[in-house]
Amino acid sequence: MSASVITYAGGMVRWEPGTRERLQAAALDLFATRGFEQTTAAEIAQSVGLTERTFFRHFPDKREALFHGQELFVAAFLTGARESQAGAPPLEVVRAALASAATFFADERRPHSRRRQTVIDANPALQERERHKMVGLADTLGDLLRDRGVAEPAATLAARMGTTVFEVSFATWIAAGEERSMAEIQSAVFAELVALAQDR
Amino acid sequence: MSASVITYAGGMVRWEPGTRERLQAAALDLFATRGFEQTTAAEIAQSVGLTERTFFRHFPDKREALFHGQELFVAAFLTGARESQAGAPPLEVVRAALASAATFFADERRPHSRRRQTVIDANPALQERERHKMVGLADTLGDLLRDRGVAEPAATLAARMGTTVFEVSFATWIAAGEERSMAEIQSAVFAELVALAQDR
DNA sequence: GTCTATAGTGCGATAGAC
DNA sequence: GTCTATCGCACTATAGAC
Repeated sequence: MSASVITYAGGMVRWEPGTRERLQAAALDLFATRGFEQTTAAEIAQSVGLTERTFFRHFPDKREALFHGQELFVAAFLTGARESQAGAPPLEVVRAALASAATFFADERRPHSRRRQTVIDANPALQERERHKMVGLADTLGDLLRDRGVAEPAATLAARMGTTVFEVSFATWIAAGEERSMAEIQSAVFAELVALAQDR
Repeated sequence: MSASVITYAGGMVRWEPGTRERLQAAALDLFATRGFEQTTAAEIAQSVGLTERTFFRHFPDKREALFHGQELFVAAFLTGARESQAGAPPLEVVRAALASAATFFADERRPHSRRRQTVIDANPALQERERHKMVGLADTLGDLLRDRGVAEPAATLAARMGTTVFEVSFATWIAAGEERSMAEIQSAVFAELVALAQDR
C-alpha cells in the first residue's frame, strides 16, 4: 500500500510513523461527516491507505478510535491528586486533581473538543464508552485516596464527586459562547457542589 | 415451538405470556454459567424454545436482556423526587428519591441482585450499559430539579450526587456479609457525602 | 422468517528493521 | 536469526433490513 509507506534516501522503505494518530484523525472526520454507525472500520482504514485488519490491530473496537489519547488527561488528573499535600482532606485532593487536569484544556483545544463531543453526543454507543472511561478514572482516584488512608465510602464518594465536577465543567467549557477558562469554570462548579451540601 | 404456546379450553392457541421474563431469566442463567460473550442470543432463545429472531424482537441488543425490568426502580426513584416537599433544597429532593427507590431493594431481593451484579462485574460491555442507564436517570432527575426552579449547575450536580449515593449504597448492600437494609445504608452514605463537603 | 452488512477474531504469510 | 507492522483470508455473531 503505497500510501502507508515512505521512502528513505537510500531507497529503503519503512512503515510510516503515526499510523494510530492518522487513523484517529480520519475516524473523527468520518464520524463527524457521515455519522458513527454509517462509518465502517474499513472506510476509516482505507482513507489512510490501510486495511480494516490493521485498524483493529490499533484499536480493540471502533469506538476506541475516538478515545485513545485521553491518557495524558488521565495522567494529569492523577498526578495532581498524587502531588497534593499529604493529609489533605479528600476534597482537597480532588481539587488538586481537577486543577492539574485543567492544564490540558487550554483555549486552543476548545474547537477540537467541541467537534469531538458533537460526535459523541450523537451516538449512545460512544456515550457509553465515555462514561465507562470516566468511571474508570473515578475508580483509580478512589484507589489513590484509599492508599492515602481515606476510608470507605468517603474515598469512593470523593472520587466520584471529582469526575462529576469535571464532567459538568467540561460540558460548560465547550458550551456555545462560553469563554471562561476550564480552571475558572471548575472552581465555580466545585464551589457550587460544596454549597449544595450545606444548603439543607 | 410447542414450548412457547399454551392451549386454552376452546382449543385456541396463544403465545405464552411472560416470554420476555423467561428470556431474561435464561439470559441471566447462561451469562452466569458460560459468561456473557460466550453466550449467543440464539442459545438464550433456544433454551426457552424460541428463535434468535424472537430474542431481538424483545430486546434491541443482547445486553438489554439484563437491564429490562429496571423501569420500576427508575419510576420509584423519580416518584420519590416528585413527591418531595415543594421548595425543598435540591439535596432534600434527592434524599426523597433515594428513600423511595430503597423500597425496591427489599432483603429478599438481595440474592438475585448479587447474582446479577456478578455477571455485570465480569463484563465491561455490561458495565458500560449499566453506567449509561444510571447517567440517564441522573439526567432525568436533573430535568425534574430544573423544572422545580433549581439553577445550573446545581441541578445537574445534585442529580449526579443522587445516583452516586445510590450506586455506592447498592454496591455496599450486595457486598458479602452485609445485612443492613438499603435504606439504612443509603442514609449512612448520604451523611458521609455531606460530611465530606464540610471537612475542608 | 430469511438475507445481509459489519464488527471483531484467529492464523498464516510477507517484508523490512535490527 | 528475531521482532514488529501489515495484509489477506476465513470465520462467527450481532443486529438490522427486507
